[in-house]
Amino acid sequence: MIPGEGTGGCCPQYHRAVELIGRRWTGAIVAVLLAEDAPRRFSELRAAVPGLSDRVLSQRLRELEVEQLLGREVHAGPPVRVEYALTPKGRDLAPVVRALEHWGQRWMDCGGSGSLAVAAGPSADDHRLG
Amino acid sequence: MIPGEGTGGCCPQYHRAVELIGRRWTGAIVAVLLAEDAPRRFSELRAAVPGLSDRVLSQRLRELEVEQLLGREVHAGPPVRVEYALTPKGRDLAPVVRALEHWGQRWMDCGGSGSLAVAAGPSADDHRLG
DNA sequence: TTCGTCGCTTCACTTTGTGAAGCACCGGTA
DNA sequence: TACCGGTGCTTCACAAAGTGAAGCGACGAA
Repeated sequence: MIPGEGTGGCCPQYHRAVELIGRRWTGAIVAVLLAEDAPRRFSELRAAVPGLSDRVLSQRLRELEVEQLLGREVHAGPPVRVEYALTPKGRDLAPVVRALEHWGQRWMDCGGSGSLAVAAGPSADDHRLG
Repeated sequence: MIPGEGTGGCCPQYHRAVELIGRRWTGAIVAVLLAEDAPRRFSELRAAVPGLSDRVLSQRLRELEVEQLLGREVHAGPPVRVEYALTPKGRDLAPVVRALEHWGQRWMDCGGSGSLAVAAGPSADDHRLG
């Protein structure tokens, strides 16, 4: 199905965007490519995003290439290398990634336990309806 | 598995954040709740997000409640009503959602075709590696 | 009685993601 | 010669997540 195919409360562009970069691992891949804003090879990306499988990495790279968030460049040495780099469209996701990083650092429990549901807010004590 | 359980290129908080709000439909639900910043009922959310099924809506609401992004309030009338509203933690996602909305409006093809891969950039013509 | 609304839950089915292995190519080592 | 490791993927069988449709108990309206 195609989500966002109706006008219901949120604009379809936002919906398309969140369904695109919200796909599993896509946010992590984009963040790694944004980190230094340098081209990355397949194995570098795989190494930089721990739980990511080869299959999904190649799938995501193809999706992002189709959506023109990144470009693929093949360097024919004798050891052929493939590099992926963000396009301007992809690079323009930097504010989104930074905002989400900021939110994560502010609200996600980071130091000790790896578990969830830990109140870690800065002005905590009113985590209720308001 | 738990993604982000290694330090590999991106901070685990960001990873947790993107995997949380990047879950399917979650971004749309949060955006609707942010839209007016008013409590919403189950059926309102369902109506506001077209393709979303009841099952996933209730699942997402529970996840977001567990993560303390929203609170659930039961109003016992004779017609019992359940309202969901963002907590401060959830409301603090507003910059993220706004940034992504902005990106979507800038880069996502919106007017005519519903298809993808349409160059629609503002300073378009250099969608390549740079 | 029958109908509809409320907030869900349950069902069978499809799509998506998983770890592990494999593949064609290359250069180095033994 | 055979083997080894690294490159960028692809393929496989299986598990998890998402799908549309139906159902559920409580209630009010016709």
